[in-house]
Amino acid sequence: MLDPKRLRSEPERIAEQLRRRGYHLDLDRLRDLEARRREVQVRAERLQAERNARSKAIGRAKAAGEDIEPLKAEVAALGEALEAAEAELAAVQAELEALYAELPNLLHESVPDGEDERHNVEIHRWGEPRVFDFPVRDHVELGAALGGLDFEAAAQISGARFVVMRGELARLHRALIQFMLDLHTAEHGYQEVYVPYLVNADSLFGTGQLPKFAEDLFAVAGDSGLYLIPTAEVPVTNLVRDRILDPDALPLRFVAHTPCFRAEAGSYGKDTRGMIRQHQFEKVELVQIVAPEASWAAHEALTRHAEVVLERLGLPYRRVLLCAGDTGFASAKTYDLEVWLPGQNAYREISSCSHFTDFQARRMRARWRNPQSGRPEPLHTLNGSGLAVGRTLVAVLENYQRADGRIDVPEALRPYLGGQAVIG
RNA sequence: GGAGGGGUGGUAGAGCGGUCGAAUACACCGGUCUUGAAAACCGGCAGGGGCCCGCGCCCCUCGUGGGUUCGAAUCCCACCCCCUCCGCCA
Repeated sequence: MLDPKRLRSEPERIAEQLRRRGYHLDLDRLRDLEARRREVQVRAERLQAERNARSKAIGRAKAAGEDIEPLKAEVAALGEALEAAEAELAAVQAELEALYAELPNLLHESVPDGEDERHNVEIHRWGEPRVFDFPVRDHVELGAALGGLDFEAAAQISGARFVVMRGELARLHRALIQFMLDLHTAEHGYQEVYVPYLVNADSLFGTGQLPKFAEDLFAVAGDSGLYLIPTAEVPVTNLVRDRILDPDALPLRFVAHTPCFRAEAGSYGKDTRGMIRQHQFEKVELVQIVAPEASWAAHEALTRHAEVVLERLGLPYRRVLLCAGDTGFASAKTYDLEVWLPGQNAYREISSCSHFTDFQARRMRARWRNPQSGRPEPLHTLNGSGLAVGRTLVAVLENYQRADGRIDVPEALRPYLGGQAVIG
């Protein structure tokens, strides 16, 4: 949610900034709604004030023992006009709120122009893609040969875009999770949290998935009103919904491992092979809740925290700054980390680290008491994958494969596999 | 699932048809005192919104939504959530 006051005071500037993302803000409609809102609100509030004043007068008259019947008749006459004005106000406000709810966040000035991923800007690379002296296999072949990745079994149980993992690969997958959680809690100052995987619509509105992106979500059958989480961002960030935090409670740094569920509507035919794009996958998520003045530094720090995972695992990657058109709805600025996948001969996204400024905080009413002003003001929220576990497994398999089809275990993971150095 | 109790400001907790947006305490902010701090004392202090250049005025909010009433934190109905006990259960 953008600041409604700014939307009112400088709509042209905001429209211009939204245009960078290819979003067209209908200024005429906004101005028209705003004008109506103002007129109706002033009228409704005047009638309410009138009603309140007269009701109080009745109270006084009654206490003084006067006849209150004529006064009552007067107020009754107000009733109809008041009711109509209130209904009109509610309608205009609902329309305005619906408009506001669909506006994406403003982009940070450092975000480059551009329509789509072709215009993203590489910031830096780490590591050298390995040169193989044997034919490289992708994770699907490697997994099949090892007997650890079974897409057919998953299809029978559930359908496309699921996987069954077995034996050493299932264990490797779990080891990755443990490794990431330990790293972020022990070295990066995050508190581990365990959160619900089913959330209500208010939470999804708070982080920006609803109302606009309902088709990406799995809703639970029945009348619970619950949805499967598409990312831990939703339950974890909503920990501060409707709260006013003390400055000395900040920053909050949370790390959570959860499964993520995505309908992947609109991605038909994309990444259909292997476990790059699944309906269900595991992710270790980093979330920070910070004071606004600390937030840009926090974004850089959080992105580093995710990069460290790749570096400890010895996986070559690059950091990419998303351009205007590729930056997500709620984000002001996003870095993607792309890991090198020999099986695809390409860098593929494995982490997305976003700064939401006050956009989510406004939707969630997540505030802190700013000691400067003494008033509650919106916080800043950030998050990033640290990392997507399924894709990390893919990266380990493909980057550490041997000519015999077995997999070397990265040094950092060995303690989590009882010292084992090779899989297969 | 059954029975009972309860949801009020940053927190705890009074209020149970009109001058209550709300006692009191704690927390917090400012001041006095002090070399400084603590203590003590004095004062301030809910959130959201609107109008106005401003002083300021007004509206809404006591879990949510309806209803009764001239008037609702207070009465009625529904729903949600929390607690206690019983049953069932990983």
